Formats: sequence, C-alpha cells, structure tokens
Amino acid sequence: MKEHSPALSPAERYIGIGELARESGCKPETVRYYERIGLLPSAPRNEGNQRRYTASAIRRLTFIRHARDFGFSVEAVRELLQMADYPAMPCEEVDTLAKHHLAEVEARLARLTAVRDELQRMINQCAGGNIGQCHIIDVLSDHRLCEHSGPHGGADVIG
Amino acid sequence: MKEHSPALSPAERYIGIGELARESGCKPETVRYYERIGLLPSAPRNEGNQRRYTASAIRRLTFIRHARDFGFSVEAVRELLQMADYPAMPCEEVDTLAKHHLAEVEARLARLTAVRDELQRMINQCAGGNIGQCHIIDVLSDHRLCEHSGPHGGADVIG
DNA sequence: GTAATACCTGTAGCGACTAGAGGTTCAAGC
DNA sequence: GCTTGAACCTCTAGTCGCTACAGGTATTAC
Repeated sequence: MKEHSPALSPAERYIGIGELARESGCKPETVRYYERIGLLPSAPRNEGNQRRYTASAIRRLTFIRHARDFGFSVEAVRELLQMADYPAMPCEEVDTLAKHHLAEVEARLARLTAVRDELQRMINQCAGGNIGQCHIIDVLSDHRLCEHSGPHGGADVIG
Repeated sequence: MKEHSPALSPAERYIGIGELARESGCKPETVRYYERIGLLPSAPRNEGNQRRYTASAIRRLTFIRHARDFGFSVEAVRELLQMADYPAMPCEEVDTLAKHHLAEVEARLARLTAVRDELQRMINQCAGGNIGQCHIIDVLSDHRLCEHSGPHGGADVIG
C-alpha cells in the first residue's frame, strides 16, 4: 500500500514503528505499550493499518525515554509531558517534581551505599574456610552482626 | 482445637503464622508466598489446618528476610539457604555469590550517582522562569545536554 | 454463647515492560 | 505478477516479589 499523504517535506516524512524505535532507543513493543497507556497519542495509520510517525513523535518518545532513564516513573513522565506542552507556564511544578525525584534518588543512594559497605565488610571478613565458619552466612543469619542495625531498606529499594 | 503436640519445651513451642511474621519482620502473606515458591518448607498443620512453626522457622525466615534486605534475589537466597544447610562445605560459592552481588550493587550505585549528579545539575541551572526556558525540560528533551552522554542505565537500574 | 481476631485458599493486581502466538502488510528481487 | 522475508498487527500471558482482596473456617477472650 502507498502512504496516506504522498506529498510531505523531508522534515515531515512518515516513518514506521521500527524506525521510530531505533531513533528513540526503545523497542516497537514499548512504543505500542506507551500508546496503550496514553503516554503517546494514538498514531495515525496507513491504509494497511500500520502506525505512521513524524519527527514530533521521535522528539516526544526521546523525551519519555530520557526521563525514564533518569528514573522518573511513568506517571511523573506523564506530568512532565503535560507541562512541556505548555511552555508559557511557570516552571515551578517541574522544579518541584524534579526536586522530589532527586530526594528519592538520594535516599536510595544512601541505602544502597549502606548495603554496599555491609557487603564489603562481610566479604572481607570471610576467611575462606567452610560454610559453618563463613562470616557471610553468619551476618545473613544474624542481623546484630551488621554495623548498621536498622533494616537496610527492603529489597525494592535495592533492586 | 488443641495443639497437635501438647508437651513441648519452651524452645520448641509452636507458634502461628502471625507470630512468626512478627518475629521475623514480614507479613503472613509473605510467609505463605515463600512457602508456595519453596523458600520455606511446607509447615505442619494443626487439626484446624493452620500452620504451626517452631524456632527454626523463625531463624530460616529471618535469614531470608535479611538476605532480601541486602538485595539478593529470591533465587540467590534459595542458593544461599541450600549452602547454609551444608556447614561442612567450603564457602567458596557463598563468596562468589556475595561478590557477584556486590559488583551489581556497585554498578547500580555508579549509575544512580550519575543520575543524581545530572538531576542536581539540571535543578541548579533552572533559573525559575517559565517552562519554555526551563533547563530541566531542556535536558530531558535533549540528551546531548547531559554531562554524561551515555544512557543513564534504564529505569530498572534506578528504581 | 458470642464476638473479635487470626487464619485458610484462591485469585487478581502492582509497575514497566517483554515475549510469544498467529495472522497481515510491505518492499525488493526476479 | 509472484514470491519471499522482514516488518507490522492484535491479543494474551509472563516477568519479579510481593500485596490485597473475597469468601470462608478456626481459635480465643470474655
């Protein structure tokens, strides 16, 4: 099938989902997923029902991908996208969102650092004998052997 | 209903799933989940079909909880538990597992640190005008504005 | 005896994708 | 025009490690 709109400038030529995915660094499945959850608008289709995209989709998807790389949740990205659509609005909310996210990242960093230190400590103290004498197993068996006696934060914080 | 075995020493008295959960710092649902996936052995039941536990279950669950707090995956915990069950074996494998996990934690730390720095940088550079001039939106729109130009590692690494 | 609490099973949901089945469309070469 | 293979389509289910709920039973305290 031919393209829907045959006369487009190079800047507005249509591309398929595969090329969009390559350009923006994600997979076609992910693009369809983002469309399904409303992060990307429903793409126009050609006569064969395949999605066609222009450069603006590449920009939007790159923005999404990049914000996700920064660890913003999909919901936060949704808000950021809405804000980015209104360039005349004050950027206070963007600032707040970013600062909130920074605080979360810093908290995770702190917990992850504590975990790293404790892991290092227990590995260093393992003398290499058998499991019965192994300090690693000891520490895992008994929380009191940790330097930092609080919980390390839960696995969700770590991984 | 009465307990199955009425004459137990204090060290071997049976407790219910709620007390086990409190003792080891997780929830009853999680305990049942661990049993279902085979991290905990099937608990014996009383005549009313309720799970009864002894102190050894508390120890095993505490071990699991603690290893999870360190960020070990459930599969890694499964291996650690198997190893802990054979105290006479050399602890090389435990060591390897722990070191492997440490390496992953360090990699995550590095990526998370890069994300924090970039977030800080973009927040600091935001002059507080409107969204059209907002550096935060700019950076998210254009990866080239990052100091570290590689991908930050994907959201899974972050959150 | 009764009421509150704890427990049971089974199923579905979370977040953010990812993978696969089973079918259609497109682009290129002959 | 025909064939082949890649790219695309939809829909569903799986990942990880729980968590929550519905609808029922058992235990415990008063």
